[in-house]
Amino acid sequence: MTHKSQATRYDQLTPSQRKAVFHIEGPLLVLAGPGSGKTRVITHRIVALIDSGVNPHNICAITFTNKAADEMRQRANALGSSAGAHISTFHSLCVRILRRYADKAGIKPNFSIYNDSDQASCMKQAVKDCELDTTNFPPARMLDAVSTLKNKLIDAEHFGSDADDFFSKTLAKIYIRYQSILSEQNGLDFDDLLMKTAFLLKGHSDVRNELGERFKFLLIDEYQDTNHAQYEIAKALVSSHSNICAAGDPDQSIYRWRGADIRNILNFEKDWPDATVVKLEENFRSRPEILQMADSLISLNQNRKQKKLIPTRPPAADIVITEFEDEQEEAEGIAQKVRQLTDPSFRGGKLVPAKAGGKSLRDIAVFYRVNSMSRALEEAFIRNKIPYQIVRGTEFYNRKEIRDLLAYLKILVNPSDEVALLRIINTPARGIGKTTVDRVRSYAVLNNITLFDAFKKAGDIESLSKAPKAKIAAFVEMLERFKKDVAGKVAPLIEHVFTESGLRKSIQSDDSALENVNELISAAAQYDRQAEEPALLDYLQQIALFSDADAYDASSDRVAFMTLHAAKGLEFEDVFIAGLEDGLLPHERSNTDDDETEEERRLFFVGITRAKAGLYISYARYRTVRGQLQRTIPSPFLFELGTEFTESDNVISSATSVIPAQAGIHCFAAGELVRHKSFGLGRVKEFIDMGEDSIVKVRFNTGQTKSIMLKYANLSRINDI
DNA sequence: CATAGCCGCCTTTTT
DNA sequence: GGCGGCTATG
Repeated sequence: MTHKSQATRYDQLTPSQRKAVFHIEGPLLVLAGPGSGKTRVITHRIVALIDSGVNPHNICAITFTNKAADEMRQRANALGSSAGAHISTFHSLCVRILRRYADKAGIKPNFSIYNDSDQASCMKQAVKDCELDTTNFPPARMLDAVSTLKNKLIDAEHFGSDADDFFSKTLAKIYIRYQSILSEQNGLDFDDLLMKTAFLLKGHSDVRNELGERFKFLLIDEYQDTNHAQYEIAKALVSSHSNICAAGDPDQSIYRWRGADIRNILNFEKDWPDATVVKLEENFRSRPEILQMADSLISLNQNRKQKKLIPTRPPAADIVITEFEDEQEEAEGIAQKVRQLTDPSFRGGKLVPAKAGGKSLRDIAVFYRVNSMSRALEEAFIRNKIPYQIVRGTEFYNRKEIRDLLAYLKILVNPSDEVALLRIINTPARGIGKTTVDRVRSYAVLNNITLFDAFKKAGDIESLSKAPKAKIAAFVEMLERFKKDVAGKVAPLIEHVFTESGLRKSIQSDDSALENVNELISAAAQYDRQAEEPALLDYLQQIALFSDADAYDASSDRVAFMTLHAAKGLEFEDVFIAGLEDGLLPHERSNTDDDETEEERRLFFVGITRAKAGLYISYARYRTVRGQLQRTIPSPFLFELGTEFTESDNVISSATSVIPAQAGIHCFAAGELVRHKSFGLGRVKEFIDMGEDSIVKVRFNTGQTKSIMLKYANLSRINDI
């Protein structure tokens, strides 16, 4: 094996990066801005720990997504070798811990992991069991409330005993029932994985010590997005040695709605008073114009620690803000701009090309606030024959045919999984209808056995007639046959179940469904090759934790479409951010308080700082929302990008895209007196003619000089009044 | 018991 | 605009 000398390996690190890498013992906080090489630092740190004699087996690194874990593993191996180090997400780590200490955690190791639609069906049942109306207690809301409680490590019993008002008392009842439904089925939801692990560690000092021995060094990336449960788990894991290294950026905290608590990172130094703090403020990614814009935006957040964005690259950014008529035109405009960037022979389009094309599609991404916005983009890219990928991993596993097939597999591993059983009992149709299922169900309740056991004993159920009994017997027999083949590789088993269950036959005329199943089988084969010891249980628990961002394939030469949330941690040469409209970004549903608005601002900040050189922000005057064409209002964030640019030449630097001026927008000459709605009277210093995107530099009587985009500013000539 | 068709409900972001 | 669930019908 070739081994790079340590000197060359660490040579390229800046002094602060080196400090973060080589500061070995004790608590360490890496406060890292975007593009500062944070992940690289963590990776180097893993290698440095190993170089200094730490056994890789004693290192645990936690990343935000599985994808990030894979990449970190690969990079660490490229630098030296990290074989044996545990690198995974919080959730995957919890699955491993819970499987290992299942009895102490009060669960069975073959648990099913319930995703949100599984959770929804359990919650619905819970609300019904409590004899409550699902209109007054919508399952989705209840799930939200329960999730919040779990993330705060408040279990059903404690919440119930503290509840004093009607709503809390009712919620407590629902929470308790929901938890018992889950445990009857040996199922854990995403939040349970964290909560159960946190409680396990809290209640068992032996487990804590054992894991403290195992993981002598803990590294956590994206620490700003950890929730309370994760925080407690981290604290417990390092309680015996305090070798915790947390890295993150408070300005990139975008998961508050999911329980992420920004205080975890802000209070790190209080939690570990002897912590070393390393700031990484240099940015190696973006052109300075982009950083200036990002900084101007994020500076408006009140609840924030001041941090610099120090550019290291020379200026040469291409920044454009464009208005489009509607989302179709926006998508078309983006597609054409992509052609300009990538195809040297392309000269068409509404936008004037910045420079000759020739860039790779893989270096370009389009971000948006909500998934539904991908549709118009897809259509435009198909029209323009531009290859793209939609980064949405969970979508695949949510397809009906995939979920049906996986439900068969889940039953084999965990027969108590009622959600899975009910899904497949009559899929494909085998004559076991609702009436039959209800009868078996009452039998199960009456005899206090699982639904699956009741099906096994269907012969004894008096309310069932001969025909359904025979059909049930055939179904149970089929599952028993499958069970014999459970051990070993997963892909052949899936193939077998697909055929024998009758699923293949039932979807044989649906090409896309068949294709999806084939994809599932090849992905499973991939798992079989990679896993040390392929096992169905492990496979199912792994794919349950598959995330949207995990679907991103950096190696394929296609433009990536993704939500702003999924963009975290990535970087691209050219970035498009679509739909900068009030109500979309910031989203209308996050307008209840200032904290939420600040989070939306951070989300935009994350999007902007993904761009290395090209940043194309756009909005549409009209957008179809839920089938309704609506007039839009430009996002207030658009006004926040340039206000700090008063002394620079342009708000829009190197802007090459010019939209034809709209009727009604007129030119201003230097020296003219103008009035602005909020800034009052001023005198025009300069007019930068960019058609509809024209900018007026005005020195106001307040003494401030502002660059204002004409189309946003309600600017009037003083003699017009 | 299966199927089609209709109605009403939700609809931000996701491990 | 999309899906789950309910109902009417075969």
